[in-house]
Amino acid sequence: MVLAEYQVTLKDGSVRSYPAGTRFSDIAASISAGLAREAVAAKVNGKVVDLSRELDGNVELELLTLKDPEGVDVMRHTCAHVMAQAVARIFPGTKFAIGPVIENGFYYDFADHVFTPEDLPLIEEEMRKIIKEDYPVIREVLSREEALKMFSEREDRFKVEIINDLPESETITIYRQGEFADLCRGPHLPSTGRIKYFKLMSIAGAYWRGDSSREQLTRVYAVAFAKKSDLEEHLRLLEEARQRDHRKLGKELGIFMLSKEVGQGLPLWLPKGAKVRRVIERYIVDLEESLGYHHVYTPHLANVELYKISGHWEHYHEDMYPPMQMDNEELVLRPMNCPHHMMVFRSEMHSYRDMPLRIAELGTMHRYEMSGALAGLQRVRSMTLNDAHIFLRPDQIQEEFTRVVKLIERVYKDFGIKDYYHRLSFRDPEDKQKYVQNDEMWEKAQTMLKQAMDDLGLDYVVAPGEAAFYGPKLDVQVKTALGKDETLSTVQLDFHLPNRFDLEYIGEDGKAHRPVVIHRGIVGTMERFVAFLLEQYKGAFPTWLAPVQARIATVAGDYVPYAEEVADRLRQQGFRVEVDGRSEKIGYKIREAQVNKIPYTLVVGEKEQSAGALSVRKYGQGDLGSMSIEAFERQLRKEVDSKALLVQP
RNA sequence: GCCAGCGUAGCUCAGCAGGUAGAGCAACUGACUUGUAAUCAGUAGGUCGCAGGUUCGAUUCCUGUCGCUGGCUCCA
Repeated sequence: MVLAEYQVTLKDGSVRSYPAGTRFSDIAASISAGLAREAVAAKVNGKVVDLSRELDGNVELELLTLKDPEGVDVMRHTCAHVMAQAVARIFPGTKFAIGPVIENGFYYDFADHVFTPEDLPLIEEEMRKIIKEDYPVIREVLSREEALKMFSEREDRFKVEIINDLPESETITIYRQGEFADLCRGPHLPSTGRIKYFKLMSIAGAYWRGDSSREQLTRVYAVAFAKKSDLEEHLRLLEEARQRDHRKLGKELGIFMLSKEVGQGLPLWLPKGAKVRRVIERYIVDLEESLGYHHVYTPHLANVELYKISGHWEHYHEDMYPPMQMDNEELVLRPMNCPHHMMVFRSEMHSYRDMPLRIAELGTMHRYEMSGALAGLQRVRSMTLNDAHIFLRPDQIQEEFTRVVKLIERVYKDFGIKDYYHRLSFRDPEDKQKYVQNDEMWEKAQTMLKQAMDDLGLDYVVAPGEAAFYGPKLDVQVKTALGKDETLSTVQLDFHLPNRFDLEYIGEDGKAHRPVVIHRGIVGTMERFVAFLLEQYKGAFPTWLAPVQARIATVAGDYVPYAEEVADRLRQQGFRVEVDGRSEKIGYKIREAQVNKIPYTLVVGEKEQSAGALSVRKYGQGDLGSMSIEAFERQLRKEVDSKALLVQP
């Protein structure tokens, strides 16, 4: 029998022909000895498969090595199997759930064994043995019955569930390495010996299939890289991230504190943190007022009836503190400000000419967040939102939305925030029941948001299922130091609350019409925003925000009166200045000012006093030499006005 | 809320075969009067998160509880 020949188009564009059934590993060998040695997987018509798979048609072929990110991911996946194999050896009876590749590594979820951190080195050691033993990783196709039989016998309840949930058309495969086999669609390295550098990182709980009503498994997280230097670099970055964690910096710099005496998730803003917050609040309130927002004050408590009208009581009461019965009222701590602002709107008649009407507030709210979700200032139970509700005619939505997005861009620029992305959060088309029922509204609004973003020339990702139940939204996402995604700003369309509160305005036609509401937070909550800034600036707030902008350090006690005189003069111009007149050496004072990340350290001694000057040292830049007080004032003023960022040392 | 780990002076940590605790920094006192990232000496500071239990005896072992950390879930 003559075997068919197939055409294989390689990455460089060259075409070779091979007989049907040729393994991709053989093709690699036919190209070069180096490729035969280094290839870890094959990318066939864009799909990554095992090198052991055979040619069955004309294909485009790319042979992947550990220089390719996709090749590294294959290695990570095999490494997950090796970890499972090691666990099976050390802790017999452990059950296996899933072990996918994630950014920088992989995890595997286990059950029926309680892991402790001491287990990790043992598992690593066994993994090294398995890698050294260099088992070929062999793919086997099983029938559904065979697979069910195999995993039922092993009492692997998770694998059995997975198999039962696979569609009929799915080919069921297992991968075998030595005595260990795991249900897996692959692909994998040719053998375990090809795994390079890895490290088991942590243990965590995780629900089976992400469902909190189901069994909780133990997840072991690991990282894996092709090069030792990549692993080391990754660990170094993690350490650096720990150094810029806002909880650590917040404590060191006296920004905020948390204590169980005050209550979980209830932060106290210390004097330095309060100064930063106040500058931000003034900034945003001034900016908003200049853009036609009207700031109001409303109470932190409300009659529970208000939240029954809004619908929050029905949808959100589990996240609210329970009502307090006083006199004839049931009062709750407000979890959001919207209902109060609806009432502000309703306090008088409105004409179509009044719109858009922008009601804003630095609104303090309390939410009963789950204790396990609390984290420093990033996730708290008491927070103040830079909130606003904009009441609009339907024809004004796109224009006003665009205005809000421009405001966000402006603010981010002022704070030097560059690393963020836009997420358009739409409703889940698979589960429309979760949302306010109004198909036409949803389609129109979602299209409009996209259009506005496109017109602004801004990139975005669409996230189906992330919408609020009452309307689609734009979220501005940033990453925390530890790499978690979180929402900093949000702009939400709401077609629901105006109905609940029966809001109306009188249109051009003299008839009553229902307005649309945009909810928006620009700097978000003060808590999360300052946490983010701490991490972004590594604690070195730019001069316009710094709690202490300049510290005057005297060379000796004799110069304290001069230092105080200069400090007073600067304070009268609104600068935040301290004097360090202690009888310490100047080197000591400077070190302390630098550790405290104070933008300017002003050294004064005999020379400065007699010349009416200052020796200026700047954070991250060192000694700038001597300058007159006037020259320094000009520099400071200019820097504050320009909101310039500090240079990191 | 759930799983796991942790909880020692203001801060960072040592104390890992049960015999009532120690360092550095900070604070305070004194000396030094200082020129661009730590002057020297001394003093004070802890019911070892809290509550039970085991033990002649517990910071150390056990149980519970509170808090923190990692992750999951949640996040109008």
